[in-house]
Amino acid sequence: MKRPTMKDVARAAGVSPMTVSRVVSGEAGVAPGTAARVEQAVRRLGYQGNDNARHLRQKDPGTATIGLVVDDLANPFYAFMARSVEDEAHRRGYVVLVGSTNDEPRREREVIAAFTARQVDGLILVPTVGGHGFLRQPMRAGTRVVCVDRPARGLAVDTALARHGLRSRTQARAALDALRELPQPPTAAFTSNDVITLGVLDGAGGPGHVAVVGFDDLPLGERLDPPLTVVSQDPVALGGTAATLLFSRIDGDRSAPRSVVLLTRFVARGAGGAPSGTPGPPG
Amino acid sequence: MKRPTMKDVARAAGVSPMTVSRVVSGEAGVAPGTAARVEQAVRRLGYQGNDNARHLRQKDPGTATIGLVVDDLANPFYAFMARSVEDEAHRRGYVVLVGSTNDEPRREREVIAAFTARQVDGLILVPTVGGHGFLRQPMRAGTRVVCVDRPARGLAVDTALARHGLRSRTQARAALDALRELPQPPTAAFTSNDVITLGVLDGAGGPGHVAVVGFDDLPLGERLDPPLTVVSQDPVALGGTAATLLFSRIDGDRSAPRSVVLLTRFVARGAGGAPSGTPGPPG
DNA sequence: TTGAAAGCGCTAACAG
DNA sequence: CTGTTAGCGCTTTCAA
Repeated sequence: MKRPTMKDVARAAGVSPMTVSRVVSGEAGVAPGTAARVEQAVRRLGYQGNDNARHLRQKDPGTATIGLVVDDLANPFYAFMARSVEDEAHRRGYVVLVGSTNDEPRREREVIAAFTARQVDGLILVPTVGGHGFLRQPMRAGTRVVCVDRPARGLAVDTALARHGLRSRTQARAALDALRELPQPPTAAFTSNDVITLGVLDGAGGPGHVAVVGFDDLPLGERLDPPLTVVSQDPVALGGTAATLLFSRIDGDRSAPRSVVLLTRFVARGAGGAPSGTPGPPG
Repeated sequence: MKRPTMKDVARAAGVSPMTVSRVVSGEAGVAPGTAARVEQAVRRLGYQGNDNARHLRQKDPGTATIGLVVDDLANPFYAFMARSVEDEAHRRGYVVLVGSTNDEPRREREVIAAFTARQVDGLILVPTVGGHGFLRQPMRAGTRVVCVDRPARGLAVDTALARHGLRSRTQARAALDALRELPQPPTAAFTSNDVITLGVLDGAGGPGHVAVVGFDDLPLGERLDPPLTVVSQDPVALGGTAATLLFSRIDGDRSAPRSVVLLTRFVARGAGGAPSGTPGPPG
């Protein structure tokens, strides 16, 4: 049983495909009687239009599809961001393709290539560490792109104590354990996302207790014992802002590239922190 | 600057579009010299094929796109599930459209309609409470569907104390507060997902302390004070299983509808619970 | 080894 | 008001 096409509906209603097209796209200028017959045939056959074919032909460009490419969809930070992007997209009648890069430039390229091959109108991208020259071509061809800076950017004051590229709670704990073996072990840890924070919390206790400051905002942060001090980002605002920027581009905004900085809150919950709710620039 | 098409590449390489098609799809039987000229033109113009057009014509059916429809992408449970589905899809060269229903039948229908209009090959769906007759047509037309039961299903032994349809932490807390005003207030609460668990935890303390058992598995559950007893589902296994089932259908499996039940773990962390790690059927 | 013709499902542009 | 023709970007089929 194949999907019925416009031609099938046309035959069933005794009209031309063009008339069916007019009826299903709600164009004026079809005789009420004809329209009724078409609509009945549509219902009887369960016809649904093929948007891919439609967008292929339609002069008005665009596929009403955007792509969202993040490090890891399972990370609550990006999950909230994704939900926020999706809400804005849904409001405008767009659908969202999602992909995780795992912070691997190769997977990032694969995902983006698959998206642009499907003619997405725009891309919201949390870039990996790799280069992004491959974006130039789709952008020249009309794909709008909004990059979302990683939570940790602007922040890095590299020292011998910094560790990057940890991918899991287990790895984070191992890294902390190693740091604590050093002759001058750290007395505090600053972590840049929730997953890493969890791993560090696992290993922070015991003799020579390590204080922890996290960067995202664990929904449970306040319930931890002791409470966790965090620099809080708002993924919902981030996603909403990115989507709004992207859609303004898709809608025709051709102004110069813009850089938008969202404020961050320092939420001191443990001892010795700054007053709660102090706003400040990220980093 | 428009997206270059096969015709543009053909002109640039001095061949017919058909030859370009053969080269880019890696068909044998093109003279090495010709292929080289085509490949150079492809690079020079930054040509990338249009998968929508390709899938429209190609005899081999399918768009290598699946849809994932959940209650709320921001819910960690579904976020993990989504990541798991996406991983399996990526492994097979598929991309994933995502949508949240908010448990609203109307939004569910809109999202699914948008997905099927784009000719998704399959759908993984966490159904809302509404009816699903509208699925019959796309299914007859070849769209494969895998439904994932809501975490709470099979469970409901409705009593005057049960509350359903809570959408947020705040609502959950309000509901608990109201329950505690009853002449016979509950002494324990069972919650069906992490967001609701949080809200209930907010209001569980104070005089007449309410014990809490959650259904999902908060990543931080073990660090709470006191530790939270949970019935733990594994969203990664759930997503992986759903994806595997879906792809077996897409790959041609036409056996009778199947129902797969995943085991659940009861993780007793507070006082008075069962031993940790006891396996049992969900519900 | 290459190309021409036809057509996927749909709509723009023009008839009538 | 309705239909015809052409063609979006691509691939199938067949011929050269």
